[in-house]
Amino acid sequence: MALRRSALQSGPVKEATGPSTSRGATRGQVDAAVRSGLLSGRFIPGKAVTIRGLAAELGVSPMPVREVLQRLAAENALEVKPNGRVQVPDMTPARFDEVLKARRLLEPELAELALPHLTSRDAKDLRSIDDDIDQRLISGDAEAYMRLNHAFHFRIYRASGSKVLLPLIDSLWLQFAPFMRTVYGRVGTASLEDRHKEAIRAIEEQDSAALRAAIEADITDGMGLLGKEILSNASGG
Amino acid sequence: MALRRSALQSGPVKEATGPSTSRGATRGQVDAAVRSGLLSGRFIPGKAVTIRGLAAELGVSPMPVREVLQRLAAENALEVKPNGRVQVPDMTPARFDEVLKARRLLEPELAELALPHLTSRDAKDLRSIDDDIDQRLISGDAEAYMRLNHAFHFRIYRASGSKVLLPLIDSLWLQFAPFMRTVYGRVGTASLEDRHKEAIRAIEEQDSAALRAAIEADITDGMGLLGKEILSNASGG
DNA sequence: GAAATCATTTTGTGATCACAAAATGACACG
DNA sequence: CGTGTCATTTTGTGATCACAAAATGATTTC
Repeated sequence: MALRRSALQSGPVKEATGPSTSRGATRGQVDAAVRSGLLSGRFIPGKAVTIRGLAAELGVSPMPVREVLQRLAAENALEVKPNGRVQVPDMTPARFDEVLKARRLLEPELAELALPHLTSRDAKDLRSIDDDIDQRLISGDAEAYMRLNHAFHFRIYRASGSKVLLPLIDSLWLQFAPFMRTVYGRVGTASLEDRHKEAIRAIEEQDSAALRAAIEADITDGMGLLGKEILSNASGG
Repeated sequence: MALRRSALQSGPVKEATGPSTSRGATRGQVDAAVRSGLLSGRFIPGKAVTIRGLAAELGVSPMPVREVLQRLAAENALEVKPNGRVQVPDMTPARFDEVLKARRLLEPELAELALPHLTSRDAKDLRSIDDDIDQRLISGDAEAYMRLNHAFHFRIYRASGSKVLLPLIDSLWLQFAPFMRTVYGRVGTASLEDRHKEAIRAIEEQDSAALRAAIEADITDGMGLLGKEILSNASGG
């Protein structure tokens, strides 16, 4: 049979554009592939992730996969069950509340830290990303929407140059993204509303309070949709 | 000479009291050893951590060590340099500010979440730990102090049953603990003041606002001492 | 027909190996 | 005496192997 290309890899694993020959190149490839898969919703909560399976899918040995899975488990993006099995964690109401709380505490703060580093050039790029998002919402491409929404937020956060808060927020996104995807798969993306335009305006005007408010509202609104679903899911079986 | 026992292992690695025969027992041992070493300050910032070195020290093969180092690197407790070398991260003023900010945002929140689960029995245990801390402060045993101070805080936080905020705070402690140790080694522990007694009283009275205030003041005061040192360190070489 | 039992396969884990890159230290040269 | 060069050693990385635990599925038994 012809070797079917996995959904995880969009191109040849070797000879990528990134650091191809540097130390730990293979591990970096695997890490990027799994991270991207989680953030865009290609991993479903509850889905088992096997070392050999992923290794075969990516065309590498089990070794780098083992290290990457440990890495993502440490970030609570994956769950190591007592028998050693690794799976995408299921979302629970308690877990959801905590993620929402943590996001609302950390993300407005980091956005404010990033604001002085954000230029009109960044605002322009963000507007471009946001336009793209609007298109995807209409066409209902949930996977592309999630990827772009992540890009939008982290374009802001990354400008802060943060080495502490940013990884924490990274962990949070990895935790709720898979659940996010299942919800969009059920209710669609048409009803989604965000505060991206308010955020862009706040950046253009260097209005710290307005940026905080926009980010917080964006989180509350976006997670609100998810929250309704998890409750109906928990009660309705 | 007789085989000198490493500072990392207080007893035989195998046949420990914990889950000795379960899946990933060796990895758990290594993980606990390194974590404990970081939290009690037995790892100095800038110190290189080699896979083979740690493996030999703990009497295991390099394999579980590799996975543990990746795990801790994912939590920003260790730093993987571009050449693959792993070391305890150095503290910088910017990094310090972020850790302080994150702690002040997250820890009072988690303490408040934990409060309803904290009983008078917990208050009793906390008071016992705090008495122990006072003893160590006088005797100047920085390593024991750090271990007990961690135990005090996380006895509170763990009661929350948190699966999201707790790991985030865990990561933060792993990040500043090694630096904390170097400061105590320089200025001693006698000048340390905490708000543990206020926290215990707040728990006994189930006073949410008072607990938040105690935790926040404890962080501010404790980190304040560290902050002064990092500044003098940055300017004075 | 449902449940228990047993053989088979899958999977995670720890160990070892081979290789390349990097660090280290000795040595020659200016 | 300082500096650049080269051989040696150390170290991280990826691959493979052997083993035990767990999951899977067929088969037997009541």
